[in-house]
Amino acid sequence: MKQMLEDRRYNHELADIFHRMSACYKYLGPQQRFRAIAYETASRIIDGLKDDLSMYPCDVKSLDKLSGIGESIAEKIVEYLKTGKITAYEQLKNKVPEGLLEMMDIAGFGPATVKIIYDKFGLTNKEEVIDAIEAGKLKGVRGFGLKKIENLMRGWKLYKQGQERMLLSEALEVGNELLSKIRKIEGIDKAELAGSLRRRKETIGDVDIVACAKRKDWKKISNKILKLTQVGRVLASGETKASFLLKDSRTQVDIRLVNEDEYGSALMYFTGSKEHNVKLRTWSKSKGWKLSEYGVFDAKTDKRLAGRTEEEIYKWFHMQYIPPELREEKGEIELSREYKLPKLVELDDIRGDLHMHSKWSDGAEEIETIAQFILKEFTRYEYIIITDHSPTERVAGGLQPEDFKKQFLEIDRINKKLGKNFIKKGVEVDILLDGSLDLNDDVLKQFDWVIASIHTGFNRDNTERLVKACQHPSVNCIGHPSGRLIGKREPYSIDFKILFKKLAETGTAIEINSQPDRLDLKDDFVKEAVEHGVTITISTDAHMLSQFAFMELGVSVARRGWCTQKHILNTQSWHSIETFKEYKAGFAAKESSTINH
DNA sequence: GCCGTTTTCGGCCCGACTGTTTTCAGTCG
Repeated sequence: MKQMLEDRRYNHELADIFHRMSACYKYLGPQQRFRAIAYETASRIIDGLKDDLSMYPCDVKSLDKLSGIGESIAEKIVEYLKTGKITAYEQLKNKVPEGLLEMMDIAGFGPATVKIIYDKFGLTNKEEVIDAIEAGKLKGVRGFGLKKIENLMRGWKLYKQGQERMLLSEALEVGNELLSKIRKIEGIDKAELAGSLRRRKETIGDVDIVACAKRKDWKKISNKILKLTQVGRVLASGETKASFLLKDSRTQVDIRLVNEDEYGSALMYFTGSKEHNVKLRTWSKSKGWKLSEYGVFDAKTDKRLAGRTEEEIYKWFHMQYIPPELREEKGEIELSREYKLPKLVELDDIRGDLHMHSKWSDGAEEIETIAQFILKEFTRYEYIIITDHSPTERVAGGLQPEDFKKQFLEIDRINKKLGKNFIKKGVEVDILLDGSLDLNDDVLKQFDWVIASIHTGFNRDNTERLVKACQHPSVNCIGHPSGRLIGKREPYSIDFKILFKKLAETGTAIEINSQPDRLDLKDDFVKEAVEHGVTITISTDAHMLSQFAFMELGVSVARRGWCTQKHILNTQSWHSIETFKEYKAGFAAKESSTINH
């Protein structure tokens, strides 16, 4: 296993090197730009690779088969796997000011700008560059007017403040509030969130909105938007496009006004992803069409063919509608041409929540309050499972076995009052450092649902711990599997391939935890898990009533992970969940009889 | 450097906005 973990690093290292090589070529000028794009593509492909590169046959011919990787880059991969370096990269570094390359990640600093700065002043790191700009040394240099310099400093300031992105939940809140105000402006026919927000990425850089109105009203509407209370500094405002920063944050908002017959193409363009757009445009060009934010046109005659709605455009292309969550250039375009895209799970498919905490441990509410709230607000739910913490979680008020007994009586009492077996008895049990659980089997057997989670030992490889938990006969699900907190704590190391195999084999489910800073399991791994035949649950891990609404976020992750309704356990009836549990029980019995022989 | 129902050369998505320009290059998404 150690060997595998070391090998896994190669993908990241190589993706990083190719990214840097791309930056070098960008710097070397426009005549190298296609080479730069090729390296950037290779970097992205390798980063998104499901398997370790070391698991591919280590020869040029096999690697060349990967789309986006040709003979030349394949040779470099082989060289790296064999020698640990790439000669071409070592040589390339000598031709560029290596310390300045990452400046191209700062808004306003493109390759041309960086090159002029280096050629004129010979500075070698970004701090020197900023000092020079602040000292006014760039004044009078051709191409560097007052505004350009101001723009560069603004980019630097944003860069320094941290490139951290907003959580999806925060962006949704900000975006929806703005959207509802924009929709109310006179003359706006319709408006929609676009960009990574519409694709429901786990973190969001800026908020994009596309709005539809008659051209004659654009000026008036644009002015009204820029006067909304949320608007801070205006960054750009042209005829069709406005960008501004929100007053109370660093959030940038881009708004695009379009005509009715362009609405679909504009929404499509603004939703992205960039890679998806490029692929779609390239393909449509090969068919003799031109796709832009204004619509689909005949390449020769410029005749408008489609654009009013996204559906109309896909129909024109003879493609299945691609939900925004799938538009990441991960094979969705090819499948859509064959009408083979999965029908993604929806929020309305969810029939229950399998992970939540009550006042008995670290939740805020009594069980009865929770049940009444859910029955009123989530009328589709047929069951909820109270899963308070086990003894080890002292800070979180973990319960002792005798406490659970009392809790069972309380749940029985409320169910009786409700007249149905709505509340199920569960637990979020701790996986200890050695992979054992902190409640014994006799206790665990009594629960309707057992989630096993890791709450300690984040700085080690936790594959074995999780595998051991899967093998436990009472464990039904692994909770927040990677332990990450977005922007705060890195996920601990897990060999997901091993884990997924074990989950599928033992009939153990894996959770998509919907807490905004967890969203754990993450989208790419969800897709991989499903491909391994692993059953997925989507749960809120709610600690207070307002958090039950997080289910929407978890469903987004599942959609980005290509999940259909049938992949998600809690879109099923409780009876089906019982059946799922029986498989595990059967597996466990078989295992133990094998051992006894 | 990659790719191919325009397949081994000659393309490579497309358009808006900005700034500093007299016609366009750079940057962005």
